[in-house]
Amino acid sequence: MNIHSLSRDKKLKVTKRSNNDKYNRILEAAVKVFSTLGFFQSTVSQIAKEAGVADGTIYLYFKNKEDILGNVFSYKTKQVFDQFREEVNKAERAKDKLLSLIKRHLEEFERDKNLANLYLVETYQKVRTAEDQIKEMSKMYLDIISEIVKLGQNEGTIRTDLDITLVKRFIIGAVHEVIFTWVRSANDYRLSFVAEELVELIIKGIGTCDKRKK
Amino acid sequence: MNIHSLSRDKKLKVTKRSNNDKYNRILEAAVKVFSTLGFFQSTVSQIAKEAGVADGTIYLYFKNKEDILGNVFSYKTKQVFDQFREEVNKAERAKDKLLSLIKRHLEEFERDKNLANLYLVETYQKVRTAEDQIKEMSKMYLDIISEIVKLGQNEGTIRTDLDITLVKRFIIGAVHEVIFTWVRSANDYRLSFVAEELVELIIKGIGTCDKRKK
Amino acid sequence: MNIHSLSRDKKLKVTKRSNNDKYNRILEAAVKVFSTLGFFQSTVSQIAKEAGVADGTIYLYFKNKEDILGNVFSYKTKQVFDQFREEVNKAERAKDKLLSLIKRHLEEFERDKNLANLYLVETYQKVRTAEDQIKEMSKMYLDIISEIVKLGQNEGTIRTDLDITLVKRFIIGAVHEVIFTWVRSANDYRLSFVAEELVELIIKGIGTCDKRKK
Amino acid sequence: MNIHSLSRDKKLKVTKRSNNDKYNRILEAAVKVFSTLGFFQSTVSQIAKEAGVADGTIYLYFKNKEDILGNVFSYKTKQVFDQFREEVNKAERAKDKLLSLIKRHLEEFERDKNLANLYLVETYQKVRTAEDQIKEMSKMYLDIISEIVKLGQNEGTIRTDLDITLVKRFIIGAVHEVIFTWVRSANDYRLSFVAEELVELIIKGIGTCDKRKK
DNA sequence: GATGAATGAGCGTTCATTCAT
DNA sequence: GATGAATGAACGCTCATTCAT
Repeated sequence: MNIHSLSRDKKLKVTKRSNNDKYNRILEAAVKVFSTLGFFQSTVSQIAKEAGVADGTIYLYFKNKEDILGNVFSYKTKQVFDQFREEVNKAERAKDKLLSLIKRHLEEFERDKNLANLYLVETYQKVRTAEDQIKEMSKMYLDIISEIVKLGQNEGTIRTDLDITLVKRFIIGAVHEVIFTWVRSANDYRLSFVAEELVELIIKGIGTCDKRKK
Repeated sequence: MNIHSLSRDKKLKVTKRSNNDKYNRILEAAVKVFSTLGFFQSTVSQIAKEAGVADGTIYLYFKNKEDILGNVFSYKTKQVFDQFREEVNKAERAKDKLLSLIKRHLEEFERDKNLANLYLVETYQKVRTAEDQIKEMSKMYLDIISEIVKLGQNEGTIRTDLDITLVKRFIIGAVHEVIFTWVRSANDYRLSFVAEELVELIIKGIGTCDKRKK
Repeated sequence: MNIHSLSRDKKLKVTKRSNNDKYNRILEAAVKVFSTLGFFQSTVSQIAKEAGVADGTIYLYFKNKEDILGNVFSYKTKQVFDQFREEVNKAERAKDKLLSLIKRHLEEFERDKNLANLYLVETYQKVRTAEDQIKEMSKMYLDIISEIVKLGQNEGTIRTDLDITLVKRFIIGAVHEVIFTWVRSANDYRLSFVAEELVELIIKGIGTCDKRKK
Repeated sequence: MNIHSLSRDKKLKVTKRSNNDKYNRILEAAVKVFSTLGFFQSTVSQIAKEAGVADGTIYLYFKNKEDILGNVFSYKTKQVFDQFREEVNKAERAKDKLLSLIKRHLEEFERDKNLANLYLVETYQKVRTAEDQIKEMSKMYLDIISEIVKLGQNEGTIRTDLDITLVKRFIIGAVHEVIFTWVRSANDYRLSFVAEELVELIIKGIGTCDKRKK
């Protein structure tokens, strides 16, 4: 269980339960603050206040401001992503696996809107530490999709004339945008309820039956 | 043809030919710098240096740092988006219109990678000025998609059992992600060449023919 | 006893003994720098250096540059003015009260030449924060004079055919100018020693006994 | 007739009537702007706009910003002060001379409120160029008072037991404060009408007849 | 002479980070 | 470990002054 892997290099300063609690409070606060203001407009002081600790305390648990963001991704967000694989394994058929993946994805992000927002915002940002973490998670996600697509092709349920790379972007893009819209909206609908229709769109497309006669 | 509409309110200090050139040089420099570092990590000084002008000169053309970004969108990016509608009008059938739209979109962003990057980065950012501009452009884009979908439904080429809002997100998300991947890649392939396959995916989905028997 | 009342609104960040010292050091430094260069030509850096603190430290105790000046008046200068009333109360007769007031005024300003200078300079300046503070103190001073004059009129020692407003200006103007001259001079004489002669001038005027025969 | 004596050192750039007009327009504009905002908060651009000339034009007539202020005093304000002596000469007796002086002083400053304000503000400021000019004018004024007092002493109308330096400050301070009050008020009364009562105060003081029995 | 666009030094202010307590 | 006052580098922005036209 890797806790603050980034700040570890220097000294493993924090090990006790009670401190772990403080570590988590800071992380939670950071998610909230970062997601509201964005990384650059957020202040270490704000995070400290939100977490109920002194400014200086932050630096006992994190190397610097960037490291906080890094830990949010390597620890908090990663937890979420790690579950995706398990979830996918439970299903048998490609389509069901895809549905499981997306549904779980939407459910998790629905559960923590701040984290969802932060993930999206920072995905497109230029903060070195976070970038690497995100790339890693993104890659994991894309790999799962790859496997599902290949499985579907073997099943005969997914077309074989596809550029896998494109398909991956096609799916992940649609999912991201659906989440993004929800995050920036009034949230008066259940994000996860969209999963089925979205998967259907991905599988069938928007065209009608007779489209291939064209 | 309205140039630098945002900075005009206060005093239209600079209007002569030669100056328009300087206005554009700053804008171009800003696209480059902002897209490389992001808005908050970019420095007015960097933009000035990149544009080959003094720091103070920036403020003859723009109200402040945010205004530069605002102008990039209201002037430079908007130009691009304005062409989309024309392009779409040229085609007759829904599918062709969609192809035109996306192809043109990819072509334009391929032409100016920095602008493409900046657009994506700032779409997910929290910079007030830019946010409003982007929402406006985004809305225009979504409206075009709406029209295309409705046309297709009338033609009988697009399914009528669709949640239009979801479809719009589905399409725009896929396009964005494809562009994003290209921007962050080595760019050793032609972005616009992906258009046809992407549109096919959107229309037909990833499933095989017999999928509806399921 | 309210210390630094102005900067308190936001956050009372600093309250401990040791810090109060720093607050006062900055205030003292500000009086010196402001009085030497005037508000606008003074630099926050100069004040910081004079106080022996870092630039940023200033902002732990004051909201901004103007707030420093505001505090000089609301705290430091006000202390001085507050004593005037007490002093006046000790005397019985109008003339003695006037002498007490002016003597104390000169003594206090003689004690801190920088503060005296600053008060005079900023009285005629346009710095919002200071303006209000000064008006308040000025009003208090004028009120005291009013009371003294009325008392004298009841005693029969002060003429009743006077425009009180004019009298107030007449007195305060004379006092200010006397102080101003001393401040800008080599200070080789005792300012407070002038008090008696000045009061005599105010009471008797410059004319000779037989003047009213004219 | 010394025009812009300060900027003359470099090159006597301006000599034609038409330019003299421009010189005056700038001076007039400067009085207005400086008196409203104070020297340091005024902008050369503001003065140029107020005068209806280009920013650069200012520097054809004045060496720099300070020089504008210097010229306001050496040329415009000096004109006013020069008349005082003539005015005083017309009267015979000391008291009448004093009345003439103060009345004319109030009349002139009443005529140009901006100039009055500027004079007072800058008297207490630290702008080198202006300081010297003002000292010069101030000295002239004080000399006139000296002469009047001595004359009065010879006439037997003014007390001989006076410290002349103090008397001068006593008079000039009262006059300044009366003007200052008017400048900062709504100006709904005639400043010059105060002259007689003020002179009476200076001569007789605020005490009653029987005061010397005390 | 007149213009006003261009310059860049200089200042107020913020905030990540440190360190004495 | 925890604190939060202190630090000072860095940045956005202003404006007096210059100079090509």
